[in-house]
Amino acid sequence: MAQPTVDNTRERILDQAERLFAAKGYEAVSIREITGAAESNLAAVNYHFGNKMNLYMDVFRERWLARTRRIRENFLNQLADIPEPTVSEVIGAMAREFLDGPLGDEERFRHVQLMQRELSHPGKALRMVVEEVMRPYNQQLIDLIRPNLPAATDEEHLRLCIISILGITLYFTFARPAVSMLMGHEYDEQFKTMLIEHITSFALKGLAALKEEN
Amino acid sequence: MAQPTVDNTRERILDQAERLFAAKGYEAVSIREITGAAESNLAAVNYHFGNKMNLYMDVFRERWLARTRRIRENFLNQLADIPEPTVSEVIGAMAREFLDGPLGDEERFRHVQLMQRELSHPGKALRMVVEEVMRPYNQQLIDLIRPNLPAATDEEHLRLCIISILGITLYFTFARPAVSMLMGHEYDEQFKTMLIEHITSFALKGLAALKEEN
DNA sequence: GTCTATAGCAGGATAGAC
DNA sequence: GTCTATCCTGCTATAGAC
Repeated sequence: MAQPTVDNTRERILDQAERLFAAKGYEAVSIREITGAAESNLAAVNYHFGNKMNLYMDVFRERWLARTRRIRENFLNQLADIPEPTVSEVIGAMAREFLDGPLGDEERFRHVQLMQRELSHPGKALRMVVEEVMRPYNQQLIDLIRPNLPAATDEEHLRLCIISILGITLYFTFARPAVSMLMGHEYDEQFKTMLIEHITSFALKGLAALKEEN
Repeated sequence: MAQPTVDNTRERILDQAERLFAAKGYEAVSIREITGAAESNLAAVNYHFGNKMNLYMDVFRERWLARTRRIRENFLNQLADIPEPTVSEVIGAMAREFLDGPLGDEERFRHVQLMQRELSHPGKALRMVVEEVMRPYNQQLIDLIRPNLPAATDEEHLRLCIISILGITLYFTFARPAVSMLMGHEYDEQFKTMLIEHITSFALKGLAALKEEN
């Protein structure tokens, strides 16, 4: 049987590259390790991607970016049934997305770690992460929340709040090993549910500070 | 003049190593780059530290750990004059410590980046960071804040709040490049003051959620 | 498109003179 | 304690057979 064989090697390499880059960082991973894990030939990376940095960027362009779209769609689907979502519902949906969403646990962790590396240690993909993903996502959250806030709410403070809420959520994701040690919990279903509730109520109150300023 | 010459080379290497590890990460920095910046000989690292990983750990043990002590002392000094500090004063002092404290701007950034790398990508220093620094610091914040909360406040929720508050503060520090892009501000004095106020009021309200649960 | 083979170089580590 | 010189491993990248 002739397989419909679309460039399977390329895909396998992208998969393993993403996994390893997320886990160890760009410099700590060798092409040999990637092609080994992908069960392909050492030379395949250069054939398909030209060089290592290009592979890294293609991981962002073809995998990471596509996944943010899936996450965003799912987030919007959660809210689609609700005509006028409350702030609590919006924040809750967002937190669930990052801590217990439709992605597998490993995939979600990988996704945030990859992003995290660019945020804290700017590389070639930072501009893409910020301009194509974070800015529009933040704006979307603002648009969803705004109707529930006083019309005079200061735009700049609101943006700081959104960044803070995302910051907490990301923090509970990528600092998972440290949080686990501090709290004495694995990230099982029970603990994740607790985290989502915590983030939602904490952030809801934090946003309330905006109301009192005006 | 005979200098009192304590092992100057060793200190210079530690300095440069810390700077470079924080900026680029362990794997991305070579011994050659470190000794070059420290204007010492290539072999000096192996002579003084044995190997590269040992140098990395000594950076944590001798520099990073010592700095956390300084930060903690300064934090306590800020509160020393106040007999019964309010939650707002405690959080404010903490946020100021990380965003605009007594350390130089570069040193503070370096400090948090180094920590951040271990939190998100566990290495050999994670246990030390968590057990010797984060856990006691968190506990100290709890002890300071507790008197202002209802006696029945759930310990676990309180700890989640503290982690969240520190998480936001760290996030605004290490994700500085991304935050700058999103907000369109450099981290000048004005912006830092704004951030400190934001964190304080946001966290204060978040903590208030605890009061209502009981 | 996949493989082997290898060029060419940078890295960590060490031996041994001073 | 500092330096030079060097070993050896492991890396990226590429050439060229299949």
